[in-house]
Amino acid sequence: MQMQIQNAFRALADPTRREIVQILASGDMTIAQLTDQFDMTRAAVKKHLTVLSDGGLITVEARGRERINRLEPNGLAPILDWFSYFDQFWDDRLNNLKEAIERNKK
Amino acid sequence: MQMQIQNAFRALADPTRREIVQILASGDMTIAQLTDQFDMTRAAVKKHLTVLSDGGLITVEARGRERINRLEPNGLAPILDWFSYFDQFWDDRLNNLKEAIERNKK
DNA sequence: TTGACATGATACCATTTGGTACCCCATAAA
DNA sequence: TTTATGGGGTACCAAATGGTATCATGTCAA
Repeated sequence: MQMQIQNAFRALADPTRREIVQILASGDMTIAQLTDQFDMTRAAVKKHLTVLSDGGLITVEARGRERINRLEPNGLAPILDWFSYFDQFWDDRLNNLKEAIERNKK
Repeated sequence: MQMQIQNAFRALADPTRREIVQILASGDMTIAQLTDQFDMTRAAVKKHLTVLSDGGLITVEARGRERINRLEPNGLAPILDWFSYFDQFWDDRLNNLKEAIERNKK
């Protein structure tokens, strides 16, 4: 639904949450592990994780007494879909990104 | 600087501002014209435009007593650059989008 | 069982945010 | 010169936001 787009954009609007996303890109982490990376309480990190989850950007897997936070690959889809509305404005850049990725694959 | 990314993401976090961006994609508009498209005061629209300008997503050109608001094509660049960090997660997505664009070009 | 650890949940607080109302200035039009 | 229109700027307000502190719960280990 449309709310998903709003939640996704809102989730990425905060610098701490964007950093969490970047950290999780390099590997799954528990809440405690993530908290070690920031200068704030576990409760604050947990709130950010809830917002990220609402935005569909991460998934959480219960594992014993731990909660494994994992980046959701398809979470960026709604945002990219929204951007696709502006093809005529960022075609060139999109093509450049695509080419860079192609080079990386070789 | 890094602040530009934050301002850009923040600008897109609000649904009204995303709608303004979409409207401006179809043509430049004055503040009064934009206000006609929404159920809010001119002052509120003006605030949104200021945020969009801070985010580098639009430019404003003074023209007589009017202010022409124009979508800035390169404004999305910082956001796309940030996304490029997650190549491994949205490679497929990007490919699909690229293919769709290729089809449209034919 | 007992204790330590990982998390959940809530109350509370300061700041930011989205919005209105209001007044002022510049400019176009009569 | 009036008069109307487009916009800037500020004060103010309610709600959302980001954070802490605190307490409760479940689970692993000795």
